[in-house]
Amino acid sequence: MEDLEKLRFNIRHSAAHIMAEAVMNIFPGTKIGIGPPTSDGFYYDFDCPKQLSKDDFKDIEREMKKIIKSKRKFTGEVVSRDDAIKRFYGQEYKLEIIKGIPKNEKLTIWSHESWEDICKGGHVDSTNKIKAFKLLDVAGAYWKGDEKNKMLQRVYGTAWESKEEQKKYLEKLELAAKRDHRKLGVSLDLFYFDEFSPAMPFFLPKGTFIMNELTNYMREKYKKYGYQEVITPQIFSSKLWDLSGHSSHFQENMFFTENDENKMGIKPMNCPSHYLLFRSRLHSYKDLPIRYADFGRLHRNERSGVSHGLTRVKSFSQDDSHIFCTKDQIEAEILSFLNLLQEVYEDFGFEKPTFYLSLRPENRTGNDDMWDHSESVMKSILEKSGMEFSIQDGEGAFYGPKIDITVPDALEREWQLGTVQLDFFASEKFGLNYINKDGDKENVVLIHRAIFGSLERFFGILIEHFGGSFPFWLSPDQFSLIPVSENHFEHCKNIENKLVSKGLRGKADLSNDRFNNKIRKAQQMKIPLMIIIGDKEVENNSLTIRLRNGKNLNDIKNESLIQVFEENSKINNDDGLKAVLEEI
RNA sequence: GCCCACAUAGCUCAGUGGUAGAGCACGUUCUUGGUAAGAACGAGGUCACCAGUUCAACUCUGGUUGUGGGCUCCA
Repeated sequence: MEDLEKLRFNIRHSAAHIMAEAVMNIFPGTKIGIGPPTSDGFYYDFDCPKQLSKDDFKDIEREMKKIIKSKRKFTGEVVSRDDAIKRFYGQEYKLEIIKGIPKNEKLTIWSHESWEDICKGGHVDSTNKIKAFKLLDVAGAYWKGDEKNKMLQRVYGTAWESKEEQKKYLEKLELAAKRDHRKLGVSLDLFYFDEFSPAMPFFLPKGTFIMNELTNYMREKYKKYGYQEVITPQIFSSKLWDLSGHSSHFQENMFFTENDENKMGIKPMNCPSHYLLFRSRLHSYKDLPIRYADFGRLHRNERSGVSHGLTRVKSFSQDDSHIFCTKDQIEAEILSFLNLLQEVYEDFGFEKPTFYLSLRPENRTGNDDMWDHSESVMKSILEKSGMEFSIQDGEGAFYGPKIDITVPDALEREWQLGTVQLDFFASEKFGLNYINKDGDKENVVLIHRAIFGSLERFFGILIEHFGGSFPFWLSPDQFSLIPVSENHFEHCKNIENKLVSKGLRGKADLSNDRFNNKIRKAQQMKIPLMIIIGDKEVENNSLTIRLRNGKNLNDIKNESLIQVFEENSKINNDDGLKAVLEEI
C-alpha cells in the first residue's frame, strides 16, 4: 500500500515536470513557479505570456504524450549554488527559490533528459511509467501564496499508474458532483439563492424543516449538558464593536447601518452580546460554569469570490455557546465539550472528523506565560481524550489557542465545523468576573465553542454526506402514499389522515400520473417510505412498503406501522428502519 | 480582493448579426394502471443588467451584477 502511494506520488511529481516542459515548449518565455504532487494529481504554476485556458489543454497534453512516449530517464544530481543560478538564468521564481534554500542544504536538480527543475526528487525512473494523465483545470494562484505577489496561472492535472485507475477516479469525481449540495438543494426543494441578496440563503419549507430539526436536536443535547439558551439583539452601537476590537480587526467583514446620528453594526459574532448579558448580573463562584447558547443570526460581509453554496455564506446562524468558568474548570469543560461533540458527530455518521490544535499566532495578546500555560492545557486535554490531532503553529486566535474540527465535503474539500477556543482576553476587556470564596472579584475564563459550526454549513455538508437521502427523522417528507389506481384514492386518503394525525410527514399522491411515475417522483425526492396501496392492500387492510433503496416490505398492518413510528421517532438509516419494520 | 470561465423558459441545456428552440417540470383533457417516465393539447422568455458598434445585437465590444473553478481570507 505504501509502495502504491509512493509510486503515485512519483508519477504525479514527474507528470508536473513533464507538463512544465510541455508548456515551455509550446509557449516560449514561460517562467515557472512550483509544481508539486497533490492527493489526487499535481499542479504547476506558470507565469506564461499566453493567457492559458482549457482550450490549450489538448496541445499541452499532446506535447506531454510525446515526452512520455520517448521514455526519457529521470536522474538527479547535486549541484553548487553558482551552478544552479547559472542553469536557471532568467527564471526569476526559481532563482528566488534557490536563494531561499539555507546555505548548508544541498541543492539538487532533477532532469528527464530534455528538461530540468530544481527539486528534492521523488520521481519515476522513466517518463513512460506515467500510464494515464489528464489536465483538469486552470486557475489563478499567488506566487508563494501571498496576495501581495503576482498572480500566476496554475494548471491542475491528475495522473495514475493505469488507465483503469484514472477512469475510476474521474467517475468518482462525477458521482461526487451529483452529491453537490448546491445541486441537491435545487432538486430537493431545500433552499435557493437570489441576486437580490447574494450569498444569503433562502430556505424553502423543506429546508427550513431540516434546519429547525437540527436546532431542536441541539437543544436536546443542551438540556443534557447544562447549557442555557439566550436571545440577543441583531444590531449594536459601533461603540460595542470598538470595545470588542471588531472595529479594528473585523470591520471589513461587517455590515453597518445608520440610526439617526448613530452608527450601528450588525453582529458578525455573538460573543460581545454574551459578555454584556453575563456582566449584567453579579455572579458567585457557585454559579459557574455558566453556559450561554445562542442560535442568533449573524451577518458577515465576506470578500467577493469566497462564497460557496451553503458552506460559505454571508448570513448564517451557529450553535454558538460561550462558557464562563474558573481556571480550575477549564479541563472538565473542554473534555465534556469534546465528548458532546463526538456524540453529535456519531449521531450523524461523521466517523472521521479531523482535529487541529492551533497555537499562538504572531499577532496576539497576553504574555508568553499565559500562552505556555493555555497551550499545554489544551494539549494535555486532547491527549487525555485519546483523540488524534495535528498541530498548526501560528493558527490560533489572537486571544488564545483553539481546537478546530473539520469534515470533508463530497469533493473532499475540508470544511471547519466545530471549534473550541480558550479566551483570556475578553474577561479583562469586558470586566467579566465573579465573586470567589474569599469574597473577592476574579476574572472568569471564557471558552468559545460550537459543534455544527454554522448550521448552514453543517446542513450543506450533511446533504452531501447523505447524498440527499436524509435519515428518517430528518426527512421533510417521510412517506408518500401511492395508489395503484384511482379506485384506491379514498383508502389512501384515509391512511394519510391517520399517519399525519400521528405526527408523520407525507401525503397521498392523488395526481393523475401513472403509478410508475409516482414511484419515480417519490424516488427522486428520496422519500424514505413509498407506501403502495392496491386491491390487495385494501382487502387485507395492510400496506406494501417500498424503501428508497428499492427493497420491498410486504403485508404490513396499518396499525402496527403507526405504533412502530410512535416508538421510533429517531431511526437513523434505511437499514435500521427496515429492521424495525420487519419486526411487525 | 485577485486570475479565469460562465449567465437563454421553474430545472437541465441546444442555438444564429435579421427580435428564439428541445427534454423535464407546470396546466387542461384523455388514460383505471402492481414497483424509476402512458398520450394529446396548452401556457412561459426584455435571451442577467447598462452602455457602445451596426440599417439591424440574444449573438460583436466595454462595463456592472451574480454564479462556478481556484488563490488569499474564513464558520
